[in-house]
Amino acid sequence: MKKKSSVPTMKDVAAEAGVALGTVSKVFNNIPVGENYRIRVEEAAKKLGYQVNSYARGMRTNKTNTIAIIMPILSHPYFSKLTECICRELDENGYSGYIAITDRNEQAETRCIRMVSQHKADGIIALTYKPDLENIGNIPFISIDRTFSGSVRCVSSDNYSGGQIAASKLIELGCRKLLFCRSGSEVPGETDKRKAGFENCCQANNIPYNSMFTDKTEHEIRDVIYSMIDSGEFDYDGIFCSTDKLLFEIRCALNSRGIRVPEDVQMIGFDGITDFWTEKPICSTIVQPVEQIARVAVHAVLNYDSEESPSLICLPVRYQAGPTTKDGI
Amino acid sequence: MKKKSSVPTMKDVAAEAGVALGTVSKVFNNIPVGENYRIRVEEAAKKLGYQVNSYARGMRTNKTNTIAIIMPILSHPYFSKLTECICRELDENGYSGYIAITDRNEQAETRCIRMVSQHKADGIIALTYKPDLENIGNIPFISIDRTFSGSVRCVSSDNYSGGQIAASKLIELGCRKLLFCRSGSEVPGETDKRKAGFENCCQANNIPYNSMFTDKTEHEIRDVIYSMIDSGEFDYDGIFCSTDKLLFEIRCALNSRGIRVPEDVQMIGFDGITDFWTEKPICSTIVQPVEQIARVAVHAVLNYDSEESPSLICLPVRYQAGPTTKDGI
DNA sequence: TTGTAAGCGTTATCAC
DNA sequence: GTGATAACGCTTACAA
Repeated sequence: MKKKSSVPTMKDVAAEAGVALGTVSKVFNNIPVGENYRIRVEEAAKKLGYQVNSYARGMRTNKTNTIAIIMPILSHPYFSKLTECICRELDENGYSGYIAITDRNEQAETRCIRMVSQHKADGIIALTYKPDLENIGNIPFISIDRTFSGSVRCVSSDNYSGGQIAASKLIELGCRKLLFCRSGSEVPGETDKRKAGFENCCQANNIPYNSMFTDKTEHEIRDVIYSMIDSGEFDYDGIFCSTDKLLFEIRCALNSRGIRVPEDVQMIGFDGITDFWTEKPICSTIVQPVEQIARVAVHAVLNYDSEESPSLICLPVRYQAGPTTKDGI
Repeated sequence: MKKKSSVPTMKDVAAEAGVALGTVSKVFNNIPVGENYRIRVEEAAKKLGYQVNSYARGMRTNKTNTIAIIMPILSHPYFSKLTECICRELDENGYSGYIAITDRNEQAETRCIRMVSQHKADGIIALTYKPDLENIGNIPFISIDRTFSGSVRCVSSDNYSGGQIAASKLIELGCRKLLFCRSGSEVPGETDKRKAGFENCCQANNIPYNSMFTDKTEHEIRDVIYSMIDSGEFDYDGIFCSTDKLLFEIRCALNSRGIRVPEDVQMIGFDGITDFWTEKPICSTIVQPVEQIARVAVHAVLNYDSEESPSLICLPVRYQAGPTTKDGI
């Protein structure tokens, strides 16, 4: 027949233990306190099933031990893996994560950022396309894979090197007429760097190349390939695609027209996704260091102030041979 | 030269608008207030960039507009899709979601539940294996796909019907010696129902059947199949597998021994995962209604008290023909 | 070392 | 309809 059947508070613990309120607080904040007091408090807390109310604590300290994660989508192996790694890393640092899915929608991105900043997260890790970054206040914000114009800090793969590596690998494997493909579903910035690195390497090696851009979705792109082939414009022996998924579509289109991969055309993708079923790489690819990106992003957001704040952290990518190049499996 | 360069509070807005603190609160809670007052407040708020501090609000109201999501893993199409759907549904209801990944680890499950309940979420949606459900207090808890002994409410696919449908389909397609396969990586309860439904249908139709269980991981299971075949024990023309992934492994093993699917053996899986690359079903399967599960789970957790609280909500599954049965593509 | 009391930003209760 | 004022549960000087 206490007061209410509500959840216990520090006051209840203090009463149960016969100590002052402040003492209980100290125990839960690891501030030195008499050993006998500490024990009394801990027993009382356990007996009552007390847990600190982190909302009250957050209000007082302006610290919530929560980081917001903003992702465009989750039903894609790269994004889900990345999210999983971020969660694990946060957990290991005693943080938990909010999650918001934007469906690649700008308005949703802005709305999510508002929402989480209102929820007083201690920071934001976001993979976004074109958010409105005004009015965030001074909440630590780390962008993944997307560089913005302002002073927004970013953790990303080394896209430029990835492009270089892809080109040099194709050349090393004997290709002499190269093509770069990207589809329009990605944000300009990053794929441009992949392209730039690719072209840089081609030029340095005096290899002729071409670049292809289409604003079709990856799915519709097959028609573009078909018309290239049918009109005789297709004359390449090496292709670098901006994503593994795009590579898959193009490869299907080529196969439909009797062009063999890797015998006639060798292909390298970007992302490093392994097939869910076989757990093997589906193509030769430039692998993004997902775990490392997650780790560095979490570290960056948790130590936002104490860092010398580099505006861009590029993580090294690596080439992985697969069934779409002649060095592959 | 105000007080601090800190974030604006209701008090600041009240001062800026020249009204009382309580009036500002009313405006932000849609409580009727003089039209001219409302406008003054809204303008002041916009000017200052004010956002309500939901931690302070949460402390006062004991409502945080936050639901915790607990998942074993995210790098699996079913779990990531489910999580995505839950997030979308929460968002549409004005809630945001905490996320915790347990890595299928019991201790992590318990720890996560503690953590989120400490973070004062308004409820929990969890897909767990064997959590310690003590001391959660009275926080609304919805389990997905896992039925527990206690009064834990659960939203799940109709696993029993799924098993029946699979068996009846195989029989309809001409199979006369059936096999049920499950691997040990899943929790007992649910796959048992799939098995029970399957066996029930076999018995009703007087079709001989067998059931196979192995505590090997899905990956190691191929060896089990090999030894069955090599010792002559394998004599079936229809197999129902407890997951699509398991089906894939077994199918690979059969193929390696020259047994053709679906010509020699027809197979039906469970989950309804579509291949990321082709976006097509990889096998004939019993499809789980992912979106619906998410929607119902969110609805159940948000209306926890107002419901008549059924302890188990089973959602209908459906058969989808794929390349592993003779009616398939 | 321990206890006391003043807030943190909101909401809710009342007089006005 | 409006505006003081008392909580909410906790941290943190500061006083004992």
